[in-house]
Amino acid sequence: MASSGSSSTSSGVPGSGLRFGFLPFPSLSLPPSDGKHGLCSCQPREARLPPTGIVMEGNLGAAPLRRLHGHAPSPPPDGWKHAAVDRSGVVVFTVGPVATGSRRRRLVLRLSQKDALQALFQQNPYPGIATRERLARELGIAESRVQVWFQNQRRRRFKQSRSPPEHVHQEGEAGPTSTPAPPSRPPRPQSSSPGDSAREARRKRTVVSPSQTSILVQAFRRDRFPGIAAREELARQTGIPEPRIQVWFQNRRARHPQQSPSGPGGAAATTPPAPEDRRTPPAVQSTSPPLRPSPPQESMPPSAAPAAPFGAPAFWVPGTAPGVCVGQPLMIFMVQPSPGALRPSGKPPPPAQVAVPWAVSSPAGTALGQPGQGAILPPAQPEAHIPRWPGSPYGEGAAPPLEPQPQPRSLPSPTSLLDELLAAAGAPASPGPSPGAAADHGVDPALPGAPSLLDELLAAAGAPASPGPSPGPSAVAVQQAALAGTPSLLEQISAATGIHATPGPSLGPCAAERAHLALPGSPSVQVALLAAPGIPGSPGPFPGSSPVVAGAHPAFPGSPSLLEEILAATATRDTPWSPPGAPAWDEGVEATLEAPLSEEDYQALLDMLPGSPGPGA
DNA sequence: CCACTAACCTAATCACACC
DNA sequence: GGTGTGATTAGGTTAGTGG
Repeated sequence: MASSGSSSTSSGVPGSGLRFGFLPFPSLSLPPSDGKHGLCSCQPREARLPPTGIVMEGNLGAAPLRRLHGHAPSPPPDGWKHAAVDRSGVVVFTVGPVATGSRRRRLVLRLSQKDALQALFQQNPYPGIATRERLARELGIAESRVQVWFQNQRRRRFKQSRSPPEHVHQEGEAGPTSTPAPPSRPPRPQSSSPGDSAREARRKRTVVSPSQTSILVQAFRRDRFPGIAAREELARQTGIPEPRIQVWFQNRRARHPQQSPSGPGGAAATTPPAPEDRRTPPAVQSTSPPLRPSPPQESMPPSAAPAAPFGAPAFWVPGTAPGVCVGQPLMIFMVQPSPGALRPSGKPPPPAQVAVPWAVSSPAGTALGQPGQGAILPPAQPEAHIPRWPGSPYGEGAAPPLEPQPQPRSLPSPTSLLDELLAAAGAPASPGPSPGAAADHGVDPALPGAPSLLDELLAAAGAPASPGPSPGPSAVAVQQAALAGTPSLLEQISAATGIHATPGPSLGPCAAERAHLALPGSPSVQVALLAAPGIPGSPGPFPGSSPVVAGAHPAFPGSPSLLEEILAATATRDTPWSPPGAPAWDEGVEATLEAPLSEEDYQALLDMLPGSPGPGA
């Protein structure tokens, strides 16, 4: 394992620094040029790759995505996932750093956040959903980020301490328990021994309705490796939190191996994609894991989908030279697709739904309408994207969830820790359980009464942990104070930074930060942010659900609580929240869509491609 | 340039929902 | 009980940040 990736190259073409030996696009930062689309026939760097065209894809309202269209010799690993693949093997690559639509924006954890995470990690490297949720709220980050952090952390820790990977199975106890030293690999929590209640609960199983599944399946056919933007869009459409969407795709990929060989030769699609074919012998992919699934060659689903309801895969408008394509929520401008090659036979090119994709009815087509069923949160807007959907009830244009996520059952009490404290203090529960927040991560109910985390940490720190559900004086004091009207974290920040803080009960520190500090020029987004959460009329879509904002859950006005406690207990204290200048979410918030590629830009692009002959055309 | 680490992925497996 | 599928984990890799 330690093998540094180099050799394996798993991804791609060995030797070449490129993934797939494809275009190494450094980081295109083409100045957005307006309006005109230039024709272009982008010549893939590798000769073997047939020329295709360039595609620009943007996530409405979010950071623009630049992608390149081309035939992929093999599926790009990771980041370079393709999107919008059509049967002819055309693949869309992400280009450019900035807007890679593929990956979620990298979150930069603050010291205080890291400290808190570390502290908890010391106590329990395998926190359950409840703990993660709480920590996420306290830290103002999405639960999914907390989960990822723990995954990475475990790896780093265990790896460095190098305990024989073997003992996968532990010893007992859940955990945290005895774990004397962080280093040695703690028992893996897996098997739940009935007895030990220790095992913290998993996230509640997300129930995906048929209609939601349908949407996901279609998306899967188009792209097995959706980037963050696409996932967000799907989240919006389905009402399922983005992190769940991601997991869904992972599971789907694992269980529905790509069956068609990657041969770009469109015809190659020998194996029927059997859309729902139950399990296909993964004949292919053997050892090299990195070699991902072959390029989605999805041939039209045999039976399946009647002309994709909302948007076809990678379509290009045939007749038109500079075809403009509209992809689902993502808009895709395809500039001059290479004719011959493309065009799946069978699939009627989507009627030129052209241009202004964002102006087009959302994919879900018409799924508009019902704004929020209060219960669900429209999924997520991770880190920075806040796409606008015209006409959407959510601020600007968030497309309403196609269907309410069934998860309601899991969110009776959105506020774990807070409720806990309130209960202890005899106070009524938190005010506005914002619809979103908790839901996002399927917060689970299971924790209403869990004193665990706090006590755990306090105990570990030698603090007088409270015996029962009622927090001990020390801890509680702070908590209660906060609840009683002590300046919330948000307020503290506000005071410290001089930045106006929205008093609303719903905005957590993050949200506030984001809304006030990180949104320079996008009023619409700002509005959305501010309006969504606590505002009555607002369906309150994304806030909670948003990974990013998730933590800032409304229900948590921003009390210093957990974080404070953790830090205090661990003596690692640090400034709670960073100053205005460093919002972690700023950037992507740009709510504008990048303009299509102009000829100049195209030229520039080509020039940047080593080996590129230039705009042949 | 390089180390660190967040984000992603696969494969395996656990565990819940549903028949 | 069997099946389907969501959730989690270990481990590998990529790529953004910051020194």
